Amino acid sequence: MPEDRINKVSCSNYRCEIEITLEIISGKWNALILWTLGKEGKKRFGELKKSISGITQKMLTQQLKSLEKYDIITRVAYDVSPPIVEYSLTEKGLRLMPILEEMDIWGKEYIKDHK
Amino acid sequence: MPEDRINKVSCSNYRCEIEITLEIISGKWNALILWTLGKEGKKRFGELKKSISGITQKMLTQQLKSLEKYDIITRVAYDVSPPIVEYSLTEKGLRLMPILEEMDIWGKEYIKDHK
DNA sequence: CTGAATCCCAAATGATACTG
DNA sequence: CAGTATCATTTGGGATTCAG
Repeated sequence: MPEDRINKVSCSNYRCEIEITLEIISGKWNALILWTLGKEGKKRFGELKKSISGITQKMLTQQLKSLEKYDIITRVAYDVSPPIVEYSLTEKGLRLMPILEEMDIWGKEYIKDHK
Repeated sequence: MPEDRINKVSCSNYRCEIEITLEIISGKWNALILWTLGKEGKKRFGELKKSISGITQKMLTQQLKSLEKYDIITRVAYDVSPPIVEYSLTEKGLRLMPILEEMDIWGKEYIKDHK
């Protein structure tokens, strides 16, 4: 375990701040979840699951939890039966959107050039 | 296809173009490699290895290859002994820099808010 | 409806030794 | 110097089942 090799935000020991951002939005579904919440606004768990084709319940739960920990999304649970849980972007999450927009644009151009 | 990944962009269907961009710049060292090349310009293999603390030869080779396949960096090898190999950003790679800049800014703010 | 708990496999990364 | 090759380990993610 040679030296400075800790990626965790909580440890503040990283090689550059890009990695923090990357750590938060990478993962197979995170960007898509953020993109969906950013474009369509507040959504319930089941709605998200329907919007994001192919995702399993486990992965959705897992990545939502991760995003919530990072304070990128907010989870609001209404104590009713059957339960209602709504997710939305936080202030930090909203400030992530311009980056996703640019990544979207870059990706579109990249595809265009490769045809 | 472990390790030496094929260029999936040409054959995969994506759910959104953000994922293409993410596929290219994620991976444990890719962003750092791009950032270094973007900030410091053309670099030799060994210089990169020294600049990026903690990376192994294998990972550097591997991710450089991946980035080259994606046409994000250019590899120029001079046939001398001992060999000289220089890496630099392509046009596409350069157009990735603004995104990395924004991720850097976002990350710095994120850290600041979490202290 | 939302989500926790397991089990399992594939993929990513790391350690180390070797080479033209 | 700039890589390969091989093996070991860690991590990420999918399928399935259970639960409040």
